[in-house]
Amino acid sequence: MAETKKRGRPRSARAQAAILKAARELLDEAGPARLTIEAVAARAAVGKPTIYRYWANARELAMAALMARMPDQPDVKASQSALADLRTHVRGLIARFATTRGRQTALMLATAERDSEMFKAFRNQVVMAGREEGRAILERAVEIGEVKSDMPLETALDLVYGPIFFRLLTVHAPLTQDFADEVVGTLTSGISAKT
Amino acid sequence: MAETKKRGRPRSARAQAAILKAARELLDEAGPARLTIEAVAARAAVGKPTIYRYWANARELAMAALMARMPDQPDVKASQSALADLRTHVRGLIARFATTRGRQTALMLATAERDSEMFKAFRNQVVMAGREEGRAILERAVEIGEVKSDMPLETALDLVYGPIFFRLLTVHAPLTQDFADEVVGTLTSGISAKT
DNA sequence: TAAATAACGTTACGTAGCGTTTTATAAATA
DNA sequence: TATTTATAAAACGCTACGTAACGTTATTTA
Repeated sequence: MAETKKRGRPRSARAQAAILKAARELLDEAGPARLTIEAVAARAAVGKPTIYRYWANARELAMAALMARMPDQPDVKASQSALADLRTHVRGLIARFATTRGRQTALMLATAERDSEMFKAFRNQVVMAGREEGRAILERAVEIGEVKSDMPLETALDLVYGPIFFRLLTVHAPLTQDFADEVVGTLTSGISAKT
Repeated sequence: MAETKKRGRPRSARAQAAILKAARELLDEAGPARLTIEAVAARAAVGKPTIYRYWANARELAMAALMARMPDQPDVKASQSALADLRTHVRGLIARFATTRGRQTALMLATAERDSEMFKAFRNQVVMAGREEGRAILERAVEIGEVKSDMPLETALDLVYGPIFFRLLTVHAPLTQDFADEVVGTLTSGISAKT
């Protein structure tokens, strides 16, 4: 709404698209460190002020480019076992994040201004959106009685997502599909020996 | 060993100490972004080349300063229940990391050159050292039969440490002592409803 | 059709910080 | 004393920042 037509020359959709394209390319070729406003402007054949009209600084632009690069995760179809669905979900998650882009994502999360709108948008779209699907799967698991009803949902979700990002950060061990199975398996049955 | 006395003017221990002190202060006052070589040199009343003699760039210096700031975690005394010890351990971990320094640590991990010696040293001292204690606790838990012997140890450790860093990164929920209890509790008993 | 408006690309600017080099001086050994 | 090394200070060239001014172009309004 608020359809008031603005006077004056409208913003060029072409320019914005060229900026984002150049940003994505630089992200792939050179990494976030070399995603400078000047490099983007040069590659996109666009003036620096035009970039600043859309984004406040290079990091916001990098986030926008990264968001555009993150494919939506395909929904997991509900099967008989919600826990099996969870495993499928985590496998997909790892497939998406065990990449250069995944590391760049973790980097963005760590370096962004924690209270900026951009940070929240980025976090919500790139990380928390997937987490919502995880939540839906776990809620269904409770419904069909596959999972305890007194499970602390938020914590359980962190137990699923945390290890992935931990390995992303520390690179102390590889982020493989087997790891997905182990995470879900361990979380499912617990580590206690008590029968 | 190798006691050959070096010729020439020896390196000034005072200068190095002043550099580290200034770096620590700037880290506290202004954050890692403002820890520039020039600012440190000015505050420490030291020439820039003197800093470069010890550290390759500002990030390495920041890591060194952060490492010096991270107190060693006090060992958890073994009690009757290794799982109770694990809870104590995680509580201590959260107490140490739910701080500005914790966030700065995550930031360093994310932004460092992944294969630099400094990164490995930092990761090992700041993150993995604590993890070794967690490993010892879990191994003991297996020994005394409190935990399944087929538990995948590395994964279980990631399930403990991952969620903490995840909340550090995404700040979607607070990092409280209660969270420590929930993490250990959920991991211990699992989420499966099967009795 | 003309005027007003706003985004455009270009150019230039001052600032910050980088990492390096130069200089003269200070502190140690041979 | 001569040599060697580290020091503080200063200046260097460089990259990138973010902003401002310019004339141009596209669009809406009168």
